[in-house]
Amino acid sequence: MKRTTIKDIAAMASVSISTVSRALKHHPDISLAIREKIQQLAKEMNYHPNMTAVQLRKQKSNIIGLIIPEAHMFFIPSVIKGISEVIQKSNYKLLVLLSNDDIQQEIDNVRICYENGVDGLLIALSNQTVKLDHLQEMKEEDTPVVLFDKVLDNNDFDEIIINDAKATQVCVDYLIQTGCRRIMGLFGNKTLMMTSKRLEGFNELIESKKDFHIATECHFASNTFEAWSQVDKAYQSFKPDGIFAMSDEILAGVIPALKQMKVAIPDECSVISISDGFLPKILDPQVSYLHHDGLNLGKMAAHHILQKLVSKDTHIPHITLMLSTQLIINQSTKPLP
Amino acid sequence: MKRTTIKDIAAMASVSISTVSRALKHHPDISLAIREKIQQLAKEMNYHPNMTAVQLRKQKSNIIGLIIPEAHMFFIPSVIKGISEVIQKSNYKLLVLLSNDDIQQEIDNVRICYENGVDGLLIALSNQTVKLDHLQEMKEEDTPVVLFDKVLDNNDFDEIIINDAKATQVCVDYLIQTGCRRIMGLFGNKTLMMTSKRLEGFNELIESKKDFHIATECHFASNTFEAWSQVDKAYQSFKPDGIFAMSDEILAGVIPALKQMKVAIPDECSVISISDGFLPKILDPQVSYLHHDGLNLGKMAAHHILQKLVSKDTHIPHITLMLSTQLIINQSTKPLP
DNA sequence: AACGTTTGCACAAACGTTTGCGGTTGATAA
DNA sequence: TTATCAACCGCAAACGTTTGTGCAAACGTT
Repeated sequence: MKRTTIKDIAAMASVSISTVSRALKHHPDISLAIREKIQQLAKEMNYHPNMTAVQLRKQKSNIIGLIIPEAHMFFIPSVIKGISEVIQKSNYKLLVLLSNDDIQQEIDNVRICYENGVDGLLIALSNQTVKLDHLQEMKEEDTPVVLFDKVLDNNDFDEIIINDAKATQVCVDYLIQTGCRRIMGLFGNKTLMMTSKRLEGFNELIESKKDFHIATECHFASNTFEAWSQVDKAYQSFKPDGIFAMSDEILAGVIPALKQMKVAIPDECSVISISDGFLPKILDPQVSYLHHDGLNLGKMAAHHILQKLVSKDTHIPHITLMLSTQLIINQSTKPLP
Repeated sequence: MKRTTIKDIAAMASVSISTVSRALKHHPDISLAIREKIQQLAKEMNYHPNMTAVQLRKQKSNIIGLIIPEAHMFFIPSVIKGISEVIQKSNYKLLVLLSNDDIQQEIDNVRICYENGVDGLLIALSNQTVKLDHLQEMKEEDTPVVLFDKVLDNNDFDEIIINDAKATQVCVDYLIQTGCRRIMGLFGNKTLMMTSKRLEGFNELIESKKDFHIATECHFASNTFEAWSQVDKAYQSFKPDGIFAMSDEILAGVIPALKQMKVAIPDECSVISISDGFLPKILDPQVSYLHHDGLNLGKMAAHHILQKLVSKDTHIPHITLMLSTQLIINQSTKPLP
């Protein structure tokens, strides 16, 4: 069965299609009588607009592109939820593309968004991405682009992130304050800017606290199980008394590793993490963490892009929005002296 | 800057737009000379097709709608990954809508998919959904619809699921075989068909094993922390020696609850779960589970809908695809005698 | 009664493609 | 020479909307 179009209604009501179009959106040019008749008819005939045609005519899709490097269980779901929540409320739709941490796929995805006429683009970069040429095209057409979570330094796009260095320092500082002197930093994929920022923060803090003579060792793991084995190895040589996990994915490897080796947490080794907040609650013991709120980040990113969508004041210089965070202390660390 | 269209190229090359259109897709009607010239020109002018126009003209969007009840960290990410993987490879795109377990939002989402001319629809139902009238419209236009994970009984849509009753029985049977005689069943949201199927399976098995005189108690929890407190309560009265958790989300509450009460696993109480497989590995002790593979489910669902998309043999009666599963034994249960 | 002003609707172009058909070449065969 | 036939390309309609403009009738004003 073919869908009914505005044209069918027009024929049925013996009016022109323009009249139907206007009547359906309560245009005052059309008499009340006809307006109601057409509305009625539209219902009866089960009419629903063809958005593709509307898009073409209006040159606007009400679609936001969302490109993420991967769909895994940490952080991303919260972000998607946050984004989706505000996007859907605002009558926009989400075209979701995964780039699988592959630069070529990311480029392709941007192209797909472009070709499908998205009104805006939200993107978390792949860990292979080192420049943003593929986003210029969007920019040149004044399609708002907002980077979130996984970003790059020195670009001229808006970005929503946290202060990575500071977040790390808050965590590590807490370890130091509670007596840790042999601290292991466990980070994510080396190629991520997020990783280097957090690593920098780590080193900076250690440097500033050199009076405490902290011994450190930093490692990188690109997934939970790599983190797990890194902890295993570190425990056979370095023997940390405190571990900083840069993310949930890392944390998920740290705790099981320690438990398997029967290391007492926090007595023999404290653990602290940057986290979305769920995992720390279900691990044993519950983990202290700096709360990096994915839901909120998603909402912020969405709000921001919607705002850019309405205020087409083309050239406000780009803005970097730093989300606030909060330190939550649980049993995986000792109390402050 | 305006995007270059086929028309611009036509003007530039002094040919008609139809020639450009054909040249760009290597149509043999166009001489090689012109074809190459136009391809070249298209590159130089940075031409990219306007998919909206193509959609309108071809009456095909290459978009698959994906509607899910919620974006949380369990199961869904794997499914999305699986779906996305095969969808993207096949040159389709994913319009993702969340219904937040709200029937009205689900209906709205289906409408959005319809209006945007998706070529197919993948949907996991909200827990409020009790009938599928809102999907009929799609069906009547021969738009393939595939239900997955969260489905309904007695419908005439294709569905990709696991054998819930059987899966449950495998788990519970293992508990019984390893000596458990006081078994607590902890299930998800009562309104889900998945829940009732698993509950049925549970009861059926217990009934069939009545010679063993198994004491049981079943509870329902709609999230991790409800599950947690259910276990707390149960342990003050029923005192199970085996717990079956119907999902990762439930399991995430069970283990911490037991650990907090210092219950020895599996000595005092065994734990088994239906799971996607990640969580059981990072909990302490590692949990035995029936592997319900989200990634695979996603792939299957996507493959199936793509296949329906090509073979437009309209009326094959609907099919229910049961995914295979596998029991993985870890330390949260005792070994078989 | 002549004029301007609303009111209410239809016409047609436009958005960027695809595609059936028809027409113009030049070459080949009869 | 004429008929035949590829080879090659353009015309125009179509997909379903939105929207600027035009036009007729009805109304109100002197």
